[in-house]
Amino acid sequence: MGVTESNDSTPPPRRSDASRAAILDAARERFAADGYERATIRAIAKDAGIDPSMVMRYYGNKEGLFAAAVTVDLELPEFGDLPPEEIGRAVVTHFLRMWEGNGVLTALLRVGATNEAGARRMQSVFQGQLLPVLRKVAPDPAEAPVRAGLAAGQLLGLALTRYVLRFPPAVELSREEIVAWLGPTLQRYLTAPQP
Amino acid sequence: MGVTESNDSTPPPRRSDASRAAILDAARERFAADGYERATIRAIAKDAGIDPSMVMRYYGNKEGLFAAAVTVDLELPEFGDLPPEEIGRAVVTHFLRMWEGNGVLTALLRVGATNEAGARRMQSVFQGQLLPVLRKVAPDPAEAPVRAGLAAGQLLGLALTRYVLRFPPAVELSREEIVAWLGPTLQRYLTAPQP
DNA sequence: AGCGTAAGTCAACAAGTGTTGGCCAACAAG
DNA sequence: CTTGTTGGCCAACACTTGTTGACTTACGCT
Repeated sequence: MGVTESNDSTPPPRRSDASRAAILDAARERFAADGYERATIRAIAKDAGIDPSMVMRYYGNKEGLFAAAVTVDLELPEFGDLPPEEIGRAVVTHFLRMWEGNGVLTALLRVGATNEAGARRMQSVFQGQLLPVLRKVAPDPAEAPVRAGLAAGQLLGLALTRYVLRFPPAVELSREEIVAWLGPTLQRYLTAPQP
Repeated sequence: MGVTESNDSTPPPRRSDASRAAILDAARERFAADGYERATIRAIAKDAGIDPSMVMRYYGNKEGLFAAAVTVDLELPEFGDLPPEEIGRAVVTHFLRMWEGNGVLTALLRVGATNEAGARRMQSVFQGQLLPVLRKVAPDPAEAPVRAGLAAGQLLGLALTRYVLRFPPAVELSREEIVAWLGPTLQRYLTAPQP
């Protein structure tokens, strides 16, 4: 065994990789624009220029497609490297860039609001990525969950009003203004003594 | 004309008012729990113990039902009556009580995240109720939209993490703790000088 | 009483959904 | 070339959705 292929970390390339990627791209867009229920497999397949049955074959069912298409990596750096008083602004800046990078986060937010599996996945991102990083900047690690929860609330609220609900004032703010307004808030949630 | 009924502000009572109210209650619950698409007319009618066709006759179509069921009144008081430095905490306290009063706000938030009409309705609540009240407490009325947008973002973010996504830290916070944490944030967004 | 209108029931339609299986062409390996 | 495997398309199934219309029952009036 192991004759035809060395055991790389990446799976062997398949002839259908292009189609698979096209499907995932289309799925991300549709989930971000329509949410889980209204993003139909037929529409996604049509966007990708591929038959709906292929989506089923590649990803099993709609939930499998969602799981494959919406994988989130917040790419959180180690905030411990920079001056403690700049953590708040750095977090906001990082999240803004992440959110505007592609539609994954908007898709996850839209789906999480109405779909149980989507909500669970948001929770796992929160617990698996945000919380561990913020644990290191919190004064007392025991308070980290509360602080991370407050930070997530503020950041998700901004994303909701700006990218999903599109409230005009939230849309029209520049990234710099957002950092200036939310930076101190995050700074306090993450580092200030409990009120 | 005007023989059988005096021209009160309330419409004449109908024999079907009980059924209509039961439908609206069931609709609110379903919209809050499932969002717009997954809240089916059949399920709502079943909850209300009424035939689905009656829902159509009373409210025209699903959008009409949603419009009739989800009417939001934030019941915002005049915050100008109290000491200026307590506005932040007062706003947070009021919103917490509103949100836990009934499921209307959760329904609106869930629907607004995936439904265009729902998002528009949230915007109209923002512009028609929140903004006018906050205009009076903002240092400069011209800044009111931005300040109200920031406040809405923080408040909706809390509601999202606490009532929709149910992040454990956000759920476990007591109302007093939330007021203590978010009060200063709202205070700053509403009254502090632009950063 | 009788009559008109409202309330309610039942069955069905048309459209759209996720999902499945059969069939054919293109490719890779022997 | 022959064979097995993969990628792809087509048609269909079983089900659910919003919505409609015909029919029956109950009520309020004169």
